[in-house]
Amino acid sequence: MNLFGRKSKQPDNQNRMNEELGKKGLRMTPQRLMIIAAIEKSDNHIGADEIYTQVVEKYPNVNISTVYRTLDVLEEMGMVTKTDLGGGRVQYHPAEKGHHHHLVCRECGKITDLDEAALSVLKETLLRHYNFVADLRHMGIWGYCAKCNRQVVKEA
Amino acid sequence: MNLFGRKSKQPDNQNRMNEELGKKGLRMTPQRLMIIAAIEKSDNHIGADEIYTQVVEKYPNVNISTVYRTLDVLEEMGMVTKTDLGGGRVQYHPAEKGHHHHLVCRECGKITDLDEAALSVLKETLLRHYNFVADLRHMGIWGYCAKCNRQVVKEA
DNA sequence: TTAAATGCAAACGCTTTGCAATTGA
DNA sequence: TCAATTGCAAAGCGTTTGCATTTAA
Repeated sequence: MNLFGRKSKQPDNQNRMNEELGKKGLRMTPQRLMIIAAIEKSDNHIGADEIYTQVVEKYPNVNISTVYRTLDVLEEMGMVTKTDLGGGRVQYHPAEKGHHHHLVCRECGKITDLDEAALSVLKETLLRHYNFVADLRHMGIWGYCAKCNRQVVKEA
Repeated sequence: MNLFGRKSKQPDNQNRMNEELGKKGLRMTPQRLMIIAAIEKSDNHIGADEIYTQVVEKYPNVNISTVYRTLDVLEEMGMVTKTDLGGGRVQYHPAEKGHHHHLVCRECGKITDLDEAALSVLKETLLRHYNFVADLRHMGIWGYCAKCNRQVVKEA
């Protein structure tokens, strides 16, 4: 899997990326390659800090600010999606993996993906009743996962 | 309306509050009174900064840290509810007003309350399909409100 | 009297920014 | 070549904390 929705390996991936960058007069750099690789490797979501940690291992002098700047570029180019789950948790996703939501466990922190379709009913309701166009690409639902909800007092 | 779900005015309000505080060996202070007043005055939600701004007007030397500390106490006592909407927006609510959700407009920032019942179907689905106990007391849904969604390109 | 609460200043964690040096096209 | 990109250090933001002082009970 790669950021452009193809199944090809490295070289093509890079070419495609160069293309996209070129369109905007932007450049490919080793840092960007590694950041993109980290996002692709992540299964659906990853935070800036995790990306940084991964990249630093192989490229010890990257700076966290480069990670943030690259993330901004990728988002602007539509290659990654950003989700603010609240509680200081911001996650990035390969765009080609489609939109999805997150069930975040308060207990163990685990994030489970939830297909977009699961919320289509809600989206319709909000539009009809409130005239509110919900952007359900960016949503986190907090609670307790299957593993943790046995040990926790449940209300609400 | 007051934090304890009664319709009485100031004096009783204070008495009741003293009681609650007393139970835990805590004290009533002018700062706490004003902070509580600000939350009650807010119609359903208010941020720490807004509380601070309001209180400073009448009590110029309060400190923002006192606001946060009081908010913690109130939350612990079950008098206010805290919701992290993401994007650095944390809102506090008088607890007696019941649980509700928030439709947050990306364009104008407006927050619309949404009744808890509106999401009960979703909650059921998540429990059945994912064994996930969703805490829908704390949720923000981002998108575009009725006023703004006319001027904005809509996808998803 | 005395523990709780406050103001202040400093630190926090995450993110952003200014700038001079570096580097890809 | 030369603008885009980087690393670095500093700042920004909302929030938290340590501590000496004040204050409610």
